[in-house]
Amino acid sequence: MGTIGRPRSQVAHAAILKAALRLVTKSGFRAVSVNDIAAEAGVGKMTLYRHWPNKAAVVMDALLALIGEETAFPEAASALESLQQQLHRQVRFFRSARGNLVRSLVAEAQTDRALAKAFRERWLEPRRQGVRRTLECAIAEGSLRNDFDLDTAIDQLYGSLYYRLLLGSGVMDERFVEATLQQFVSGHGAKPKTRK
Amino acid sequence: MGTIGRPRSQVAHAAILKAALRLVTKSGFRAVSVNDIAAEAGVGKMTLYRHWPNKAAVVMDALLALIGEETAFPEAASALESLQQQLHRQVRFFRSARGNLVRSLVAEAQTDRALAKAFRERWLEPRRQGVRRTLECAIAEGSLRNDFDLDTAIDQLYGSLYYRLLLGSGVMDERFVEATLQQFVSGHGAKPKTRK
DNA sequence: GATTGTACGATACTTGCGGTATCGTAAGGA
DNA sequence: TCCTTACGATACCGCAAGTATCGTACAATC
Repeated sequence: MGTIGRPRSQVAHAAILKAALRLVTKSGFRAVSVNDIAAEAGVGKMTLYRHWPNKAAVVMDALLALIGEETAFPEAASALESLQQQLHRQVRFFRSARGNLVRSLVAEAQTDRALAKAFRERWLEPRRQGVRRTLECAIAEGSLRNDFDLDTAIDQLYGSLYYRLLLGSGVMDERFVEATLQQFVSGHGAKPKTRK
Repeated sequence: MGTIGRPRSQVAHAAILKAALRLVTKSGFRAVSVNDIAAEAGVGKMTLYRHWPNKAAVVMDALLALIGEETAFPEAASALESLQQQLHRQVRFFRSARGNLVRSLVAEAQTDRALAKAFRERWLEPRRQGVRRTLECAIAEGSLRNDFDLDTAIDQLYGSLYYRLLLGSGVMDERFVEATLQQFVSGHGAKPKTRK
């Protein structure tokens, strides 16, 4: 199974990802050319195209490979509190320069089916899994009802965040998160005092 | 006062809008070139650029000029029913080929500040006004509380729709509308039986 | 340690599109 | 009739995505 020929440079691979992340985060997807990324990485353009099929694929990988726990669910006293803290993290992430990355990829995905698929499967779905688990915990803890569709609920929770990211006038503050969460809980929360 | 020189051709203007709507609706924004639009309209490319600054502006105008009452609020017995019917209309509109138009413009707006402004002011805001009026009616009718922020509520209502339009696996059915509306009402609805 | 096969960086090239410039012609108000 | 501007057509420019090619640098195999 010994590989023949010169092996691919992991150094070049990593340098390209890092360069793409830096440039696109700073200037946006359209403003950065493939030449720019290759030059910033100190790499030939052909090396980039040997590792990825196109620019969007590079940026997608850069988002996934070099983003840490910015959108993870922290430990908390209750599932609802964990959800609350994650929502704040997500909003902070969107509001940061990294938000450009997500916006760029969503935009590009509108005309690139492969990218759209990758974005759903590799970015959205893992995060939705996290939300799903947390909601199930909240249900088990008795703080949410158990008669609603999880995926629809997730769309309602995060849809408004993405809406403001992509279309909003820019106001993605903590108050918005609290209002959204409160609205969510008042709709899906268990009502212990009410019978039937 | 009297215009001098040859007047602009309203025929060419309308033909360009119609061609842009047709082509972009069918094939998507990126797949259609300015040459395509001009050719389809039977017009020189320069005429197009004399009437609009760029491709995105043409498509934006096409969306506004040639779309009718597809997303209007119908008369109904109550404000909430009118809202419900409009949500169904909106979903049907998004699901139709016209959805491509909106998706294209949102995508383009991510890197075109002028278009983003135009999209917000000319497409989103008028529709939000309609929602706002309807929600105020519903409050006046006593079927919604009056202690919530209208704009946040609208984001929560329509955010999930745009989320599915832009990122969803395509499932934008009637059940989704009903679930979203129900969630909205359970959060913002007046609770006549409950005191304090 | 020579051979072999592939990746490497560099660079020239192709293609296609957005947008501009130019040209002779058409249209209408003055 | 004259004057000014828009018209359709077409050539052109600039730029970026993606391809092709070249001599070189590796590392496994012989």
